[in-house]
Amino acid sequence: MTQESPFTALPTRVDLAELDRRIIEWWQVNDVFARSLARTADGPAWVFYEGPPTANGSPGTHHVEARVFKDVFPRFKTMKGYSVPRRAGWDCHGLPVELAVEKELGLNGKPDIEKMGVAEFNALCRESVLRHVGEFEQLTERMGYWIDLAHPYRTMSPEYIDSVWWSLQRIFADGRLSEDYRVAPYCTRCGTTLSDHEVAQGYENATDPSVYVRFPLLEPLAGHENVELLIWTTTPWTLVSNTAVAVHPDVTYVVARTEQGTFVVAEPLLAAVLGDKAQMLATVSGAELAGLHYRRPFDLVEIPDAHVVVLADYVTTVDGTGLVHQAPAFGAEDLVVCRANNLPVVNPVALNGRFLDNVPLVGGVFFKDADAILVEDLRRQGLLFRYETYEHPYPHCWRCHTPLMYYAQLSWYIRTTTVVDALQRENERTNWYPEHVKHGRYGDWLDNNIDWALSRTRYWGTPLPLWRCESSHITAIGSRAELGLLTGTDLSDLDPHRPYIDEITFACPDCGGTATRVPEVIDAWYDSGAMPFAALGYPHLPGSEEVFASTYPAQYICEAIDQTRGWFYTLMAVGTLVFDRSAYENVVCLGHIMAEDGRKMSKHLGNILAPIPLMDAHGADALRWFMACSGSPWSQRLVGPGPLNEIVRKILMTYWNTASFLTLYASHTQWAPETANAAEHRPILDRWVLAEVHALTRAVDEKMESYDTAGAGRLLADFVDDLSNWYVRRSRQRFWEGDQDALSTLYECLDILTRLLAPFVPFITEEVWQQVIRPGHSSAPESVHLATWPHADPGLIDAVLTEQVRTARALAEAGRAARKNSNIRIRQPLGRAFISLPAGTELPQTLLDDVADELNVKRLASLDSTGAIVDISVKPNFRILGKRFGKQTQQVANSILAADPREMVEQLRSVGETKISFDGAEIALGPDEVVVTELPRTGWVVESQRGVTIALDTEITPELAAEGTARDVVRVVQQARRDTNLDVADRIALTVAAPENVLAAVRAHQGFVAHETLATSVTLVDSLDEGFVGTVGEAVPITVGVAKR
RNA sequence: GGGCGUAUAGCUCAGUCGGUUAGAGCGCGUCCCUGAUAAGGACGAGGCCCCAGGUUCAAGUCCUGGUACGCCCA
Repeated sequence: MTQESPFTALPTRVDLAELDRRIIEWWQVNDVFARSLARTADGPAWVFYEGPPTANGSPGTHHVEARVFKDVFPRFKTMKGYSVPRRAGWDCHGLPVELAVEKELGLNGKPDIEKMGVAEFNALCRESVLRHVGEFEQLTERMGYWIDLAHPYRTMSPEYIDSVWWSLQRIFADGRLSEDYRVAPYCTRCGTTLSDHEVAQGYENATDPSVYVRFPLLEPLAGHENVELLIWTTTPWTLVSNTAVAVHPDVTYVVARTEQGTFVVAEPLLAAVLGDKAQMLATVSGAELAGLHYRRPFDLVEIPDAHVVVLADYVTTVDGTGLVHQAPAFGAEDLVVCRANNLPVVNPVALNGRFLDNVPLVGGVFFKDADAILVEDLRRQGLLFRYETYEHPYPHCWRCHTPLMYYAQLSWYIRTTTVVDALQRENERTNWYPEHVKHGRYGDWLDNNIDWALSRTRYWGTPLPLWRCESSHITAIGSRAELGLLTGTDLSDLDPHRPYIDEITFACPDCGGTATRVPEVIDAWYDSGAMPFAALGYPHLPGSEEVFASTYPAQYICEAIDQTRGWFYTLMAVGTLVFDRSAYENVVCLGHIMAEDGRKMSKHLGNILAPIPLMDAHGADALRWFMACSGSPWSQRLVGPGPLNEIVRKILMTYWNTASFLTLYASHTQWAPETANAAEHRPILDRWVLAEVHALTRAVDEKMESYDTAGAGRLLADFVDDLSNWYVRRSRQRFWEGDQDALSTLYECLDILTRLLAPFVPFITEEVWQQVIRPGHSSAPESVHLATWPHADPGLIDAVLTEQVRTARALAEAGRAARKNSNIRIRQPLGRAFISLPAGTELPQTLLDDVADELNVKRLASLDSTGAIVDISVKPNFRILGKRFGKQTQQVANSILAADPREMVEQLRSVGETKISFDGAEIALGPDEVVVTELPRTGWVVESQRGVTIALDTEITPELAAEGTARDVVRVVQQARRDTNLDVADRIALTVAAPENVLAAVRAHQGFVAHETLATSVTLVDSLDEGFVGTVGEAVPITVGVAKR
């Protein structure tokens, strides 16, 4: 045992964070990631796109989630032989970056930025992005996310911008990029529109008027004169620019008379608006109202060809009157409706939120302040039907708390509505995980697609590559080179950002007039949607066309659910607009990670979990396992130290200690994997665990191919438990004896298990690979991540054996329960036990021996052979009977319960079927159609579960008692050995001091005691001054001395 | 207001094709076992499988409607 072994015993304890750091360095030194890519470079391509994170702040624990999934599947596919290039990317542009810089500098909106200068501001934005990229890189490395960080794409690079321009030029050429009004929440003080995100954090309660206004019709309706439309609004100031009234085409409207007049309201709202006493004169559909003209309440601004009833599907009858006043400059839906009806967009409010000075009555008045003046005027005119106030949340500017105004400004749009059919077609051929997103959240979004408002009146973004001359000719530019041709200068060194790009002018190709760039930049989401080709500099950079052809579309992308309207959409939309094909085939859509208290992580709540400290506390593997395998990745999950500790203890440490166990014994014996018997000639337990590990391989592969990491994780965790707590535990003795088959079997299981676990937990598996697998096979790849994915050997999978061991373990479990009930400790041997198995099940003797050993029982025998009086019960097996008897199942079941069980069982056992009378006839039942249970009546300690029954004979003879005592003594000595920190192979001189009856028991089993404790001598004495104290039997104190030899 | 999702033990979650005694882990209590283990095992307490209808011989599971929570949108 002292000869050279290639194995060194692994420590049983391990500092996982320290292990992580060591492995990260080893990977770097040995260039393992690049070599893993090189290994499969010639394999079939499996393309993954990294969705670029916006580097506008420090990464949080939720960033780890998607990055785990972006790592696990590429690693899995790489092991399977696919070529999976992975390139990092950074989303550099956009409002979030600008806001972060504004905040750092204490700036307050656009005027401040203009004051400091766009050049300097954008330089700071660039600097901020690069700074935060560094933090993402640290996280990426720390968590073991393998992606090429050295050659990332950046959406702010000139080559990237060239590509984006090229694609926009194409979209423009297709007539799908044009300018139109857009209504957006706008802060009149800061002079800027706000993004949805900003609006969401700025809701404050406001008290607004709620007014019902009469709009007299200029023509009769359904034969009635002087009919008035009733509309409801909470923004009276928008009535100045009233352009139309919208009704729903399918809603029924009533013409009803009250003391106040004759009105039109939606039928469902009649009572709420006009009360119970209104007299119904007529009903008309919304469609019939269309085209009627009315007199508007304020004649303050010119609005030609308007003031007509139009149709709109968005009108509801939930509140108001079912007739909605339209002011297209101040409502997104109003704008859509009015444009569809070719109505003008008239805006009497200036950018500072005040009515234009030339407007009568409210000229120069702030829009909110105009409400009171206008309501008073309505009252004066007799048009105010009802006036109330109500409190509701209203969006305010998060910076300055000014109420926001929904406000129409000219904006550039991509006409995505013209390609909706193509988008839906592409969605149909996309595999979504989970599936419901496809026709749920995402499909719904496509069904309600609206044009993409592309432009932003901001600074730090890809400039919109459109130049407009004095005659309003638009020229779309596809690259800096092309721009250079028009200007006649070399622009290859131009930073294509504002403000430099704004200085470039050229002669309009149409008319020769001076063309200057439109001022806007584009939505940063377009940048990321252009990533599949822009990252390559396609089509400008040499070689980009070839690479693009082989990497488009991607097989796999993955982000969290919030990207349905973000990257998932922009990627598909840009791809479809430019190439008529979506950019991805399979998309995994993750739920959100929440703090342990179930709330969103936020600085405000103080429940932020920083990812790197979390990994330093539990190891990166634990966090990775949590993200990939805990709960359902599609639903939101709570992360915290609790679940991570559990993963470490139950999965990682159990796995680790199984590996440690192998090295412990492999290093103590002369063993090499090739010295074992072929698998089919090994003992049954070996064949069982090999069958399990190959079945596992097959099942895990299936789960992974369907993107089910949680399912794969459950299978892997179950196997880790089976391997450690059944195979190893039942095989201890053989390992101690250096059994070649046992060592080989465990080695083979660990080899496969390590490779199956590698994509999930790359650190600990690497360590096990280095310390356990490589020493056993000189030809093993240098890293587990250079190894191949295992494939299942169907010849080793054995469903019968799997079932037999399951039954044996059920017996052991029942036996332990019986032990517990009898209050007899397991160290106390018992003479015999009787068992009963489900019909048709037989166990090989070796498995029965295992059960006997596990339960410390001398002999197992069949329950039938006892001659004891056994109670037999027969129950219907509904699953089988239901299929056969359908509606009569219940009656057949009653007949079975009414029949004599003993007779049925005898028939089943002798002729394989039993007959019962049913409905006047006899029907035959097979063994699988009933469930038989037998229980001894008295005199035994019995336990019955999971279809098996075990009965213990609890008589303890003096011989059995002595043996039990001897085992207790062994137990005390083992504890003493451990307390003395003896090696498992150290020999000892043993001294035992105990009462005479205990000494007698030791004497009777001296060989056993010596063997078990590696004692080369055993001395029995009355008392001992120094030694380890323990108890045997019924709390009898003894003292033992162990001296190392 | 709309869309989507979720709802099972104190907590975190499984639950296959619908099958009649609904499981695991954690936590708590009492024990047991241990010559790898940060482990393992037994027992106990703890369940209106959110509610109401429906389909079915049979519903935690399928359908409809509601409630609560979450996300997205308005």
